Amino acid sequence: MGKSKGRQKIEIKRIQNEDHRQVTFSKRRKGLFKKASELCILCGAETALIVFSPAGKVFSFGHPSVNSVINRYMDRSSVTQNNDGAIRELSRRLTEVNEELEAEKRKGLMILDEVKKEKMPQFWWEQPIDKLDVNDLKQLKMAIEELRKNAMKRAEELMMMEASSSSSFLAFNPVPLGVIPARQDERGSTSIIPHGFSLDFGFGNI
Amino acid sequence: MGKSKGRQKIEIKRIQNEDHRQVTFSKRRKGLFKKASELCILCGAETALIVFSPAGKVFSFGHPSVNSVINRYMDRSSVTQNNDGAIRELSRRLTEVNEELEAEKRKGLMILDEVKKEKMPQFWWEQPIDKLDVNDLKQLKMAIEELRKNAMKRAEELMMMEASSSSSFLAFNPVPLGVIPARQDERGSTSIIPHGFSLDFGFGNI
DNA sequence: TACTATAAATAACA
DNA sequence: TGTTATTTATAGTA
Repeated sequence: MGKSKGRQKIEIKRIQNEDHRQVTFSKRRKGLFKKASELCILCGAETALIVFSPAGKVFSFGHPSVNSVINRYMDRSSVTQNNDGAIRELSRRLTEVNEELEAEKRKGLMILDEVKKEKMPQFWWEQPIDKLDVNDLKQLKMAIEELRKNAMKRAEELMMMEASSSSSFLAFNPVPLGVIPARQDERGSTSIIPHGFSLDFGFGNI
Repeated sequence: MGKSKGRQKIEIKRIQNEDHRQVTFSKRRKGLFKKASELCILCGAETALIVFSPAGKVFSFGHPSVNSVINRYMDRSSVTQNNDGAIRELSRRLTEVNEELEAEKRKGLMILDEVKKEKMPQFWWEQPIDKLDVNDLKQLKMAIEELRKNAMKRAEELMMMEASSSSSFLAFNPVPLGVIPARQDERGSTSIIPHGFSLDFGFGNI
């Protein structure tokens, strides 16, 4: 039987060899926990010892318990009692707040739809006029002037599309939806809509 | 000089003599912390060690820190460990969820404001017309016809108010905002607005 | 793992 | 506290 060199002095630095390190960890961990335990028994100390191995495994020792020592260590913590009632209360409130949160999230998602669908009619111009005052009517007047220009412009765009695209939806009908033959324009139209069509908005000629 | 008996084997049980116990505590505590430290350096372990002396003095060691190791320990054990950890975890989550809830509420309010402000310009008729198609334009035509009637009606209401109320805002000015003298109506107005005023919307006479 | 030779820790004492 | 005689822990090896 070969002789052991026995225990040798080692430098306290990280052990590079992984197997060696793992073995040393096991041995020393065992000794550490034993000494922690002995200190508690011999001297009546309260001790908590938590060790994570390099591999992530956890080992712990506590007297009287790991948690009681930790709580005592963080002694300004208000939650030092082992109180089942407190746990129940916290759980209840957590459930409540969670439900509230879910409701709030749903509400948030629905706000957009609500505002769109409930507050906005199908078309934006379908709005009540009852609430307008004289100021509003004045602005409405100017707005409708602008509106007429824009509608004209838009109609021209649509006509241009019809004129340039054979696959346009307008190509199937020379008098499509909403477009009716222009009346005789007394003042001379500035429209560039081709084919002699124009939009009649019922406010006189354009 | 008298001879020491040297180290003697001792039984692991509470040391009764108080001085003796105090000395042993100091010596063993020092050894324990040294070994804990060495374990960390040699093997890369993460360790937390907390010791309360019988007198209530606290000593602690942690690598990388006491708190980091405790947190790591709590996170993995909060579900299965006893009350203290559970309470701590529940409190933490309750705080989290509460913060999330507050954020969600704020977000909901912001969405509401945004939608209101973005969807509703100062006046509802100030809307883009670019997105309209031929169908929309047809409906817009009809809507504007309706609009004209309503605007007329509204204007008449306002005129009636002026005629019957001396405290009306219109009473201070015979040609108030937005109300301008009617042009000569070639076709004969159907308006019942008194005083010969009418609203001119720029679409020919009404 | 188990075994030793040896380093480290420490009980008793000063 | 410091010293010393021992016990205990453990590094290296099988």
